[in-house]
Amino acid sequence: MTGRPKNFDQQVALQAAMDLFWRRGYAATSLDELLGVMSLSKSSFYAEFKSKDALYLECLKKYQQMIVEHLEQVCLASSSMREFLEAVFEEVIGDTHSGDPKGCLIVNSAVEFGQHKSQFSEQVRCALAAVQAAFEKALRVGARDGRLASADSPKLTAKYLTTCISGIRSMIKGGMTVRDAKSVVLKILDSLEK
Amino acid sequence: MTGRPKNFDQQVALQAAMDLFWRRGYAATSLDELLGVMSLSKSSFYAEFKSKDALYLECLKKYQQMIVEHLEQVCLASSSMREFLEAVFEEVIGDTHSGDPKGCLIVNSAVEFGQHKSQFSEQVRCALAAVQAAFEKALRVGARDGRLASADSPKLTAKYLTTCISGIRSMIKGGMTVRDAKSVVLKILDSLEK
DNA sequence: TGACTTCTGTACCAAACGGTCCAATAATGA
DNA sequence: TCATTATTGGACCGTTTGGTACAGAAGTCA
Repeated sequence: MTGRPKNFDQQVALQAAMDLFWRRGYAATSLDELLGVMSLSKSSFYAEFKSKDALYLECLKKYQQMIVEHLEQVCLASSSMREFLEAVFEEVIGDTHSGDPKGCLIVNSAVEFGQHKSQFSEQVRCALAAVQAAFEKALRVGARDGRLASADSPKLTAKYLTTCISGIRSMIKGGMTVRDAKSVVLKILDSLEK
Repeated sequence: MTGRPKNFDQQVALQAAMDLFWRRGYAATSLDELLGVMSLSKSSFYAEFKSKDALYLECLKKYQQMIVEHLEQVCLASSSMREFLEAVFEEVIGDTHSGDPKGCLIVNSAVEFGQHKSQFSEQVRCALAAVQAAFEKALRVGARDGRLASADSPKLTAKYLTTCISGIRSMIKGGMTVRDAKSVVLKILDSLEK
């Protein structure tokens, strides 16, 4: 009744695919490369994930979930708003240390598809909104605890933050140095504290 | 001795190609699509521009030159720093009005190629530096004229500005609304004035 | 006219693309 | 053992990819 069990972890394979898409983008990633990093045969691939498109959508969703959860986690682990934001930006900057920075999968997708690839761009808008909401939530918690002094509403600050992070991630992908990134981050942090 | 003259303008064709790359990205743009918008036969194309890669490089260079010149022009036409920056950001936001925002070709390229496509990413770094330098120059002029009151150095402010613009352009490509974009822009402008 | 150059269109190329299908094999539970 | 389910790998599909080669028409100048 049960048959032979799968000998691959669907989530592990998904993660591997996500990493590759993350680095190379959708169009520049071939199916063969995907099969390679996923350690899957073509047949198994199409049995599990139905197409390259469907797989990419799954990766986007997984990434969104991953990043939102992670954000909440970092927020809880921080004892001040500044500490939270510094931790977040430190991870962003950490992307420079690899020779080939990955950026943010959501931003990468936003740039790659724009608004003309309906199925993907909708998911991108959703993901961007989710991340922004996560920041907003963190900011509200921070405000309640008196850990943040900002004249702006959490909503606006969250929009501003996601925009800045999207910018830095893109600049780093474009070759910005660690030094420069750090100085800009400081400027951003300062711009938040009135 | 002279032979039949070309009946296409190289710069016009280049501009058309640039527009397409700008919207769709490098990988997602096929040669046939390019030939279409350039109104060129395959043979003429390869005679004039030697390959898709070479053409893209030319487009990047043209874009860089275009944007730097434009920036200088807007700077000269502005009577205050705030006016200059408002004009710049207004153009950025104007990108939302088309159904399919194009973003910034340099940022798009930065995100698409990262640091692993050597020939392109070098040109991208160069272009980013050029834009940043253009902003820095404008800021220095502004500072000399007393048109800008900022505690930060022009260099840092220029880095910050290019990062912010890169962020907004990406967010707009990802579906950010005009309203949201405007509010973030205001926040950015305010963060510059002390 | 004739030399020269560029034009257009088409045929062709090998390679890669995403995707389907199938046969043989292997692991499980009943 | 037997049915069931997953495994693998390769054959195969039509399409598209970027790029080349060539032939003939057309415009320009001496």
